[in-house]
Formats: sequence, C-alpha cells, structure tokens
Amino acid sequence: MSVNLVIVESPAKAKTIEKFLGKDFKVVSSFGHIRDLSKKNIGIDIKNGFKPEYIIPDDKKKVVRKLCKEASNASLVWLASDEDREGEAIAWHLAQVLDLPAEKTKRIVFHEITKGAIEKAVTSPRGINISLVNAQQARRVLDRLVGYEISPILWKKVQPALSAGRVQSVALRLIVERERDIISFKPVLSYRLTADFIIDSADKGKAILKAEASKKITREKDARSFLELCAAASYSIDDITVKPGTRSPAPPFTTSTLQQEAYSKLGFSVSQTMAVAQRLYESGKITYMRTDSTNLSQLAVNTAAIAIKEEYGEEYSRPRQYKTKSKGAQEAHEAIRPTYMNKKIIQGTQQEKKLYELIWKRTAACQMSNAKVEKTSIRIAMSNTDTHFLAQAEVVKFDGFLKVYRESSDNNGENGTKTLIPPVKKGMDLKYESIIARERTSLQPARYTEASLVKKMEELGIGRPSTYAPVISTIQNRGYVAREDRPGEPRRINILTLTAGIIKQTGQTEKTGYEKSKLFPKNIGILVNDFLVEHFSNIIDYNFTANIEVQFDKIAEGKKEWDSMLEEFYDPFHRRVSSTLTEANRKTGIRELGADPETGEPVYVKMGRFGPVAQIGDASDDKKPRFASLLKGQLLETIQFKEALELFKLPRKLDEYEGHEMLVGIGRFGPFVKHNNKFYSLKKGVDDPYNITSERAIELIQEKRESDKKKEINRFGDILVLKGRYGPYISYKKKNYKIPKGTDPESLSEEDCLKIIEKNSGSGKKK
DNA sequence: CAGTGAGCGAGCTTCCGCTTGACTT
Repeated sequence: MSVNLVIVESPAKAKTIEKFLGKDFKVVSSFGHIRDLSKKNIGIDIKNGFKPEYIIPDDKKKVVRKLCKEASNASLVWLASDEDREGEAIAWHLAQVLDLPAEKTKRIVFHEITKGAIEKAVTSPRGINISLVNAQQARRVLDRLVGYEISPILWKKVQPALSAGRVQSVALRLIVERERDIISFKPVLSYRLTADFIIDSADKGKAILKAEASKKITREKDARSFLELCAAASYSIDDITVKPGTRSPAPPFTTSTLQQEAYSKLGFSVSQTMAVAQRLYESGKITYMRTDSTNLSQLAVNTAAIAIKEEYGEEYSRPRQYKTKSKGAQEAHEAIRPTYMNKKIIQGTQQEKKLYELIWKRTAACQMSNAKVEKTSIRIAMSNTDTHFLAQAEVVKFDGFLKVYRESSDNNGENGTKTLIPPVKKGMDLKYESIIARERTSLQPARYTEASLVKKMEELGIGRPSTYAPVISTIQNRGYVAREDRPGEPRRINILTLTAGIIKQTGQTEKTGYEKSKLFPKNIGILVNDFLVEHFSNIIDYNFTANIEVQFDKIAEGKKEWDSMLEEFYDPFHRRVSSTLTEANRKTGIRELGADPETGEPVYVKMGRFGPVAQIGDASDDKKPRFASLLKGQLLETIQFKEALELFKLPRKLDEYEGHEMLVGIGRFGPFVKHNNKFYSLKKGVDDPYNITSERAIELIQEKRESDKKKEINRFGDILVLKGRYGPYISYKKKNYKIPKGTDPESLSEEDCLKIIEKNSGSGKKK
C-alpha cells in the first residue's frame, strides 16, 4: 500500500518519467481526457447553470478501470497532467472519477521531461486550480453550444450532415475569402527593366554585372522609348555602398512551424508530419510534438552547445533561449527538439530520418551564431536621364547558423539576387551587353496550402497544436474544400531586347495560375460560409476566439464566474439560433444566367440534392425542367452562361456499334464512352467529349478490350482471374478477391476460385 | 462508378481538445 501513483497524459511520457523517479513510483497514463460531454441531447443542462453532463466514452472505459484499480492500491496519487487549461481539467476529472480524497492527492506540473525538472516538481506539489478547470469547462461548453446548435440549422437550411464550429468555420472562411480575392483580382501589367553590363578588367577578364532600372513602366510604348534612350546613353558607376548586416536563426520548432517547414522542405502533408513525428516521439527520439512553446530546457541548450562545438567549432556556438510569442500559447511543453542532440542521424524509415534531420538542424541552428553578411549596392548612372540602374548583391562573410539550416520563405516568386559582383570602382565607365524590357503581371493572392492555413490559424489564435491537422481533415471530409492541383494556362509575354543599339521584339509563353496541392473551396463550402457570415457573423469573426479567450482568462484568474460568462454569450446567441431557424431562407446559391436561346426559358445554376446543377426552365404541373451537373471545379458563383449551356450537350449519342448505341458523357472519373453497359475512358488531352467521332469511340473500345485481354489469366463464366497492379486477383460480380500467397494463379480451377470468394465474402463486413 | 434533381417525412448527421491504438484493404 505504500506505492506512489503518478498519472500523466501520454504513455510515452509515463515510460520516461518512471525511469527518473525510481521504484517507489509507478507511472501510468490517462491517454488524454477521460471524460467528455454526453452526446445525447446537447450534453449540457442549459437551464441549470449550464451544468455539464459528463460521461466516460466507451474507448476510455478500459483506461479508467485500470486507473481506478491502480489508485486504490496507491497510498498517494500524483496528478501530473500538463500545466494548461486542458491539463488542469484532466487532473480534476481524474480526481472526480477516481474519487480521490484530498489528503491522498497531489497535483504536480513540469514543462520539460528532465530528471531535475521532475524531481523538483515532486518537492512542490499544489492543489487543483478550480478556476483554471472552470475556464476549461467554459471553453468546452461554449464549443459544444456553438457546434451543436448551428450544425442542425445547416441541415435544415443547406444540406444534411454538414457542420459548423468555432474553429472549422473560421478556417473555411479564410479559404473562401481568399478565393474571392483571387476571383476579383485584376492583374496589373508592367515591364521589368534589366541590364547586363560588361566589366572588362585586365587581370580577371570579362565579367557581367546584372542590374535593374529604377523606373516603373506599364506600357509597351514607354518601354520602347526607354530602350531607345538606353541605346543613346553612356553609363558609369556613380555610387557604391557596402553595408554589413546580420541574420539570426529562426526559433526552434513548434507544431505549427514544424508542419510548415516539413511541408515546404519535405512535401509532407500536415497529418503526415504529425504521424511521423508521433513515431519519433514514441521511440524516444524527439520531445513532444504537439506544443506551442519555443522553450528549450537548460539541458538541451547545454548539450546542443557541446554538439555544435564538436561538429562545427567554437565560433559557431551561441546558446539562446526563445520566448514564445504566438497568441494564446499555453506553454505546457518544450519546443520540438531531438531528445539527444549528439545524435545527428537515426535509424528508421526514410520519412522518419528526413523529419528527424529537419528537427535536428532547426534545433542546432537556433543555438548557433548569427550569420554575417555584406550587402553591396552599385548605382549605375545614365548620361541622358535621371533614371539609373541598381546592382545588388549579398555576400555571406560568416555563415554561422546558415551552415545547417535556412528557413524557407513564403514568397516563392522572388528569387534572391545571387549574382556575384565583379570587381568595380566608383567612376568606372560601363558598356551594356543587353538591356531587356520584360512584361510581367502582378501576382494574384496565393491560395492556402494546408501548412500556410495552419500558420494563419495560429496567428489568429484559433485551434491548438493538437487540432490543426484534424480541423484541416474535417473541412475536407465535409466537402467544403479540396486539396487540388491546377495545370495553369499559357500566357504570352512581350519582351523587348536592346543589343548593339537595336531593339528587337520577341515573345515567350509563360504558365500562369499553376497550382500544386492548394486548398480550393467547393460549392457547398462557399454556401455554408455565406450562410454563416449572413446569420452568425459574430461567431465566425476572426476575433471571436481572441475575445472569448480574454473571458476564459478572467475565469482562470477567478475574476469571473464561468456560468455567468456562458449566460452572457448564450442568451443573444440562442435568440439568433431561433430566429434563423424560423426566418432564414433555404440556401441554394441560385443564380439566373440568362435565357436559353432555343426555348427562351430561364437558365439557372444552383445547389441540388446531389450537388451543383444547371437547370433550364421551371417546374410546373405539365413540364419538367432539364438538369445537368456542373463539372468538377466549376463554381456556382463564377460559371458563365455559355459554360452552363455547354453542359446540356452531354450525354451525346453516337452511331450504333455491334448493335448497341454509343453514348458520350462526363462522369466522376472524367469523360467516357458508354457502350453495351460498359464504360471506356476518353484519353486525357487527346479526346474531347463534345467533338469525338464514332470512329474514334470504336477505336477506344477496341483498345480497352485489347488491354483487358492482356490482363486476363483465366475465365470461368462470371469469374475472372486477372493480372492487376498489385499482382493477380479474382474478380467476380464487381468485387475483387485476393489470391492466397504461394498459389499459382494459372492453376486455379473454378472450384478453387469459388472457395476463395466464399471464404472472403463471409467475413466482409460493410461499413 | 458513369444517375438523380420530388416526397408522406423514419432516423441519422454535428463541436473542440486531450491522447493512442483497434480494426481491415
């Protein structure tokens, strides 16, 4: 009975701590929260001071049973959940559920998992801070009220199974508003004026000095007259300035910055990063990966200094501590760093190695010296005008942290001036080799990537490290947004080149609007957002979370009662919920685009039951309107009249072939020919469903039959033995079955196949 | 998987933050 029981949130943490504390202590984990609001009704007794109805979720019952048993065997229980709002609540729920008497219970906290920190924590226990717990309850209840009162309105007024919430709805709003910025964006044309000057020095030979003119030009006419001026001018260097500067490293990783850098440097999605980091954490290679803190333990700072001096030399080491500056940070953990800085490389999968290396480098860099740079700018005057050219270069004099880590920049458009500056002197005369006026367009606002959305959410203080990845999944799962690529469109760029006094005009095609893995809003997402902006503008205000956080802080400080805070919020909120339910119209996003040239009937687009549709004519007793689904990527908001009419040209009938009609259409997987109930895909970039001929369709059918024949190993009536991408398999009545390992697919008889099918369909539970 | 576009209105959907497995394909 003389055992000390320590309860922490994470099992990996429990394992480490147990080692530090010795055999008088048993350390177990609660696996996060052990109780939550009931899902029945709303889980809150609103009329009774917002009393929460807590239940233990099914997947937590086993843990709780175990904790109960351990607690009853212990003489002292140490609640060591994190030192933030959620952690305090976990401790409180544990005390409640495990029925721990006050004299048997101690609350301890530590911010880093080091022997010293834990030993110190044990010497200074405290009680549970009920004000902090109440702040968490207020947070939890408010989120439930918002989510569970608004979502059902969407089911009635927009579509079933949709959702709204304090965090997800703001994330969605960011994406929708950015798309609108792009839609209304008008590119501004201008000319970029660059020159290559020749430097001829006796000892080093010919070199090129690249420079850009100070002038802003928007019209081709002006670009041409400027080049004419250039042709007549003489050039000389009239000023050289050299400025020293320093660059300092970025702070160590938090969840959000890790997600951003893993995305841009390694191409990991946000959820992928978290999954890989989780494995590194569980195998003891890195510290906890869900954190908003940039704090490093003293131990980490010291070991980093040793590792850096050993690897790069004394002059590269510069120990630093960082202060967290993000909004609403709760600082329960350290920054994300390697557990052991002396391990630069680890064993593991490719992904684990890459992510670990990234974390190691970032951590090392933040404990390294500043880089010293020298910025040189050279001004080149023209003899016949005030306009001048400027050549700029930056030379790294001492690399410092840049030796291991360079943070990726957001604006991937501008490529920094990497030009080396040849030896030049003030007053030197120059000759140009070429001067180019190149047309360019201003860049449209950038669509969010998963990673840049996380960055924005963190700036606004919405979401927490543990929820960034899930929220991004939610808005995709609801069909509000999709991660997509866009091929971009070619655009003709005008170029004027001056060489040897002669101006030549040429052109070049550039790709504009190319997008890779960006978040695009979908029609239903836009409708939901607009509905929420219209009826719940205060909830999806970008400052809503920041404002209520101030209230939560007051509760945490004991300066405000949590039920009265909720009442102040709920009364006007619920009135708005009721009035929206009775008054708001159904939201379909309907737009009338024009009149059908054939019948004169109105043409609409709107959100239908199965997605966005175009419609010709109105429904009446004797007439049905015609419908056609919008194509993937077409928005109700931007689709043009002509594009809508195009949709009605499909499906299109072709000639008969082998006694069956051929039909061309566009389905979920793109354009197809349907023949005798079988589907044949059109070739991407080759065939066009609006113009494809019967001859070409027959060709496609025959090609597909040929390639299917090659896949076929054997056939018994309905049962097919086929060669697939992942090896041989059996196909029967549109279902596929794995062939057991070590079986020769050629030798399978009909009976064998039936056995396999029977065996595998018996256990096939469908979700 | 390649359509549908309506309804008598059953019964369901949904939030945010803590934390990891338990299941198959």
